Amino acid sequence: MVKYQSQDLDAVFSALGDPTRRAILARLALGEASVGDLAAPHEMSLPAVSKHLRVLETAGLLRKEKDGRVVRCRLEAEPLRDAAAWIAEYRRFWEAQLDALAGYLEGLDEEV
Amino acid sequence: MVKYQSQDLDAVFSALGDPTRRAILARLALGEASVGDLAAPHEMSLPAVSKHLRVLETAGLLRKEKDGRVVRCRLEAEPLRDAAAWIAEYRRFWEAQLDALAGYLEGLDEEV
DNA sequence: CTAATAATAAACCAAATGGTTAAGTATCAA
DNA sequence: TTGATACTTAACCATTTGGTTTATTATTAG
Repeated sequence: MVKYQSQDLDAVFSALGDPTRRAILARLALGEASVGDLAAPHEMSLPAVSKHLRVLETAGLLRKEKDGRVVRCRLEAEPLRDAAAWIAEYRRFWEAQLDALAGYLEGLDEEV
Repeated sequence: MVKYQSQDLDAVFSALGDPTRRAILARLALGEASVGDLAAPHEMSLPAVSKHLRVLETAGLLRKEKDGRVVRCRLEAEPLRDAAAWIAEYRRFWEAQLDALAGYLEGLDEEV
């Protein structure tokens, strides 16, 4: 059983709470990239991006590998599993709401 | 199609990045609760909890309903759907890692 | 009406966050 | 060896966050 540590979820969810970092992860989902590659699309300084990478790394979502003077970054999606598992606990609540909507729409049908 | 706004995900993921707020959501999953009920298990002042509730409310994860002088709070899980959907994009990455692990363990078996 | 209860608002504070620029460290190329 | 390239570190700054205590505002109970 995978028991997640509360502080891990803190780090993962917090890391995901920033659009720049989500964009970086999305880019990494397409494949490995250097720090420079990851920084390019963003209108901010390289150190700023470097900090975001550090946050992702600390959350366990990114792995760096130094290769000469370029640092290659890989997505490490495994921590997302616990995040997804946590969220999944609440699935029935939003599904219930969808069911209610379906019921409502069905009711409308009958009125036609 | 449910197209999620980046800023909504910001709010939802950020809201989930705090253990007190996740605990509150977990409590709400058990059923409606007043602000006082929600505050009780936490070693912090009522205003502090009130602020957390505000954050959850802003993220769309909580709905308040005033009933006399007590405010009843309900879980509103629907925004978690988009969060889960976002994370799901990365599922194959952690599954790949699990596959690799399985392969490795299989290899070990053969060596016995 | 008065007092207690439930919750929010306001004012404040320390620490964390997200950005900047400038300096420093490896590494590769000429 | 001398630059240029690819980053990271350091120092700084403004804003946000997460907490506090002290009012305030509604509402119910006596």
